[in-house]
Amino acid sequence: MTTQETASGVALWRQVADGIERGIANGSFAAGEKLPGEMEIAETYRVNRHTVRRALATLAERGLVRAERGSGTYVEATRIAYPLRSRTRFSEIVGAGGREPRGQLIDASEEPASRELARQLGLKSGAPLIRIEALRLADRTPVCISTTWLSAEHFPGAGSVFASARSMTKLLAHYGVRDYRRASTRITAAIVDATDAARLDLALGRPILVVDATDVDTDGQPLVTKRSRFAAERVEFLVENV
Amino acid sequence: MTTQETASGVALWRQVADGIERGIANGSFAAGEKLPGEMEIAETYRVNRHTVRRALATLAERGLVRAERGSGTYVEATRIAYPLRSRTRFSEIVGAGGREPRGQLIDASEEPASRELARQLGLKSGAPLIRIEALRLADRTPVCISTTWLSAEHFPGAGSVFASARSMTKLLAHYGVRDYRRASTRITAAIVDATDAARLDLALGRPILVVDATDVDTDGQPLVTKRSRFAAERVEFLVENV
DNA sequence: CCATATTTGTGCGTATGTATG
DNA sequence: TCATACATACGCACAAATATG
Repeated sequence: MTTQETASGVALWRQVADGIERGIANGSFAAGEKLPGEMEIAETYRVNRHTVRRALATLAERGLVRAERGSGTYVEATRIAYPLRSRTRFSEIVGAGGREPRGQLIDASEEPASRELARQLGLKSGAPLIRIEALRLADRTPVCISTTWLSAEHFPGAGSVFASARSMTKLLAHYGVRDYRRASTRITAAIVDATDAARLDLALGRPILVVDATDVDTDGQPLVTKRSRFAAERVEFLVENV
Repeated sequence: MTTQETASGVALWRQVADGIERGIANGSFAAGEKLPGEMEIAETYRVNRHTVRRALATLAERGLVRAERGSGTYVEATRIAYPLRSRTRFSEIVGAGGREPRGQLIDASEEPASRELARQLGLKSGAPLIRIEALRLADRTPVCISTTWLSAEHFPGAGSVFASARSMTKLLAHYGVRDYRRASTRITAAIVDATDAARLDLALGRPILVVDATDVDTDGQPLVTKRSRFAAERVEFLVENV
């Protein structure tokens, strides 16, 4: 049979690899669990076992699965465990997982506060805000896009400060904020839009976790409010109860 | 111009209404925020303002939006606020929002514990478990599908008990469990699969919030562990920090 | 308080596609 | 094929409430 990739334009091993990756991203194959045997996968996709092996090899190379001779192929825990605590710092969380956290400024601009943003920040509607769009990565993997708003009066020139600091914690420290904490966190999910998909290197139609959060200083005064969009397949949020 | 609905078979006002509803479900139009003006919507969809008005009217009838003369049309907050506390009870949370919580047994069966489930429940791998599949609703809206596992030895006949009690709290009370609390919560997101989509009355391709949680008794002994799939567009999780 | 622009709400007329007999 | 009834869609005009400076 001359199956090959003709017609679809995608090699068979690639189709199998994508299918398995989707299963992992979707949670059909849970982290740590065993994948079906190579023969079983070959039957479900109606391909030769060699084709399955090639698919699994590429996944193993990327660290998504790990093959154990005589036992099976296991899904590696790829999701970044993201605890939602009062003290939530991207850099600390990612660093704790043995990955290198990175920040990258996408855009900084000024805009007047909408009623909702003003309420979150304890400002008057229409007050000048600085809006910082940033991409956050763990090693070389994009994790989330954050849109952060802060008062242009209290933090003048915050955009250029972030551009060099590449960290919200360092930015706040630059203005004399020694400590801050998470006051409120709201989690929803949605489908990634085209621009975020490109930035997060995510396929269209994939889910994202949307987190709206406000940070306050030690006196409970609002400092920044933000909306972060996480690639759902790359993180898991952990709620720690008291 | 023979616009009408020819070819597509779907009335224009219906297409506009669906488009706006998607925007709301997706978070493109945030809760409480103002929609674009009727003229602007009419231009983007290239239809008459009356057509837009009809679309908005149907959405207003269903309570998704609210029009204010002279001001604009606003998105009503439709999502159920779901606080993730140590004490998390579906019935209490939904009831607090002024809606009537309902539970409905889909299926109950017995299965041996996988290594992962056994670890969560503090049992031996292969121990007999009862698996309860249930649909939870607020008023008549499906909110989530929960798969709950509990020890078949400690809770014999749990399936039929749940079928009549229709509540996990009442089920546990039936076995003498007076109080319990949430020990761990893990949140991810995915795309709904076909069976869950049908049960949740959700379109294919829509995102779901997946919550893995374990409840323990007052001594910290694991009681039940579950995986719930929430229709993302119908809930928002709130993390309450201490 | 005033003037003006914006936005939703309402009415009427016209044209066209759909359903039925 | 024709006649009729109805829903859909468009265009224009104006009223009423609101926002803004």
